[in-house]
Amino acid sequence: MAQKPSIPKGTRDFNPEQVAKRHYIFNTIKQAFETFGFQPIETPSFENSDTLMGKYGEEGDRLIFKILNSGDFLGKIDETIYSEKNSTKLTPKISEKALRYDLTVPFARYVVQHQNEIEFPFKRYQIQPVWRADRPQKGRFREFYQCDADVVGSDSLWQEVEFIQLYDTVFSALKLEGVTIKINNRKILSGIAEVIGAGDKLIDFTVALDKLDKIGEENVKEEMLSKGIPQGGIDKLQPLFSLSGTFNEQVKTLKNILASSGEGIKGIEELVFIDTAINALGLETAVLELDVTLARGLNYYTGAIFEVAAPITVAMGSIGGGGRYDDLTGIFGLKNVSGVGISFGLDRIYLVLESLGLFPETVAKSVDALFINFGDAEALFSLKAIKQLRASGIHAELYPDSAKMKKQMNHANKRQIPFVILVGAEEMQANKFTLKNMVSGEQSTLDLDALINQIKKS
RNA sequence: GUGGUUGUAGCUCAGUUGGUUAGAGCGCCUGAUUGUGGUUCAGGAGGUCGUCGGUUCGAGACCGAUCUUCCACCCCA
Repeated sequence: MAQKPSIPKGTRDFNPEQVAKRHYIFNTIKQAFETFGFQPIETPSFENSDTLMGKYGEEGDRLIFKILNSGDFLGKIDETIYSEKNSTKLTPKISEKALRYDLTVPFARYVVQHQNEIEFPFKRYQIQPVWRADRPQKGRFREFYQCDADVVGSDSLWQEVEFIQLYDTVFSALKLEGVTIKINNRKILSGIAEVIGAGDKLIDFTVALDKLDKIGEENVKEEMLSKGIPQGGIDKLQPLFSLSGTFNEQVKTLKNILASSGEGIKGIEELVFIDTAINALGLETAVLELDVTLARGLNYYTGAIFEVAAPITVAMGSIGGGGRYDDLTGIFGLKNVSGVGISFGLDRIYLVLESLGLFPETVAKSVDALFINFGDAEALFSLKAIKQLRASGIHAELYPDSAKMKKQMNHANKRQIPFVILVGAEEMQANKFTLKNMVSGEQSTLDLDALINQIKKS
């Protein structure tokens, strides 16, 4: 015997029930995407390394799964490079392909590559797995699904408004209440950085600011100081740390801080536009919240930044994120095409729904009716009936072996099949079917039409 | 990538300062019941204690490595 088989760290098998639940989420998201006018595309699970490397920052490069070249990939390596043992230098020589890290960069590549076939603005959605060589934790896997919807080729802020509605639509359809859609704007962040004299340290500044609710004001200030942001600038941030209140109150404070920054003011205007529109349109269950500390996400966001927080009752990281990126396709040579999009983290949404018990009971149903097998003659007779049941949309099957009754009944019970149909010699003779309701235990003998009606009725 | 944590039957877990043949509940299989599952009763199967190595007369327990789980960083869905 070989050793016990296993799967790689951070990956999972899914049993039928789990797949049913995942499909429930997929289908809900997919339906919402389509009613909002998005069209699906798919891209390869692996791309050329050039396409991915360098797009997610240094940290991102580390987390990209590289695919080893085929053949004698070491034989062709220059001796000096090989003997240096420098992984960063050697990697591109032995790996020219990599698993996709997200869906946005492959989409940007797709847009550039197919720019002449695409009718802009192009609204696409994409539901596919992505891979990250991260250390797994709860809600953090090395293989997981992203469900992305993006629009390219339109600067309009109405897109942002629609994406907020899309989030609201999906989470309402999933009956997941208490979701918070946090919004911020990169222009505000870079405006603040400019005002405090850290214009060249935008990333360090935002990364530190993003940790406010986690590590506290003092630690944030400390981190900023250590990154070389002047004390005088940090003092100017004071009103930011105590920022609270409604959307409008926060906006008022921000206007004071950003009075001297044209870009910052522009960011505020964008936020106000979006908030005003959402207020006029209304949201079903989600809440839109301004969060100036929201800076997470990819470095390429240029305007709006979104992040969706699960209800506070469940300890889970963000279950979605997105934003506006004015120059995404620029890295692939196509200038002046603006994009904006959002992503749903399927695997985390699953965990949230599971912990709140929000999956409908019906998702895991297998078949409606199982025919007990009494022997070849009865089986053939049953299959004729099964053909009719299936034609009328009933999920029906025959137990394949004429095993003991107890075994067959037990099988139906364990699979939670609601109806069992018994056709023995007597029934065959009378052209009738004995229908047993496995929940109530009730039994009745019916002809085929009555049988179909009875099952369909339930 | 850094630091910590976890692993015993299919599942959830006991297992004393290192000491005979490693236990329980649930689940599973068989029978009571050859055309009736879920309840009940009787019986049964199932573990090289994550893996490899070390210490010891003796290791599930101690030490090391490795894999895995979860957690905190980093980062992120």
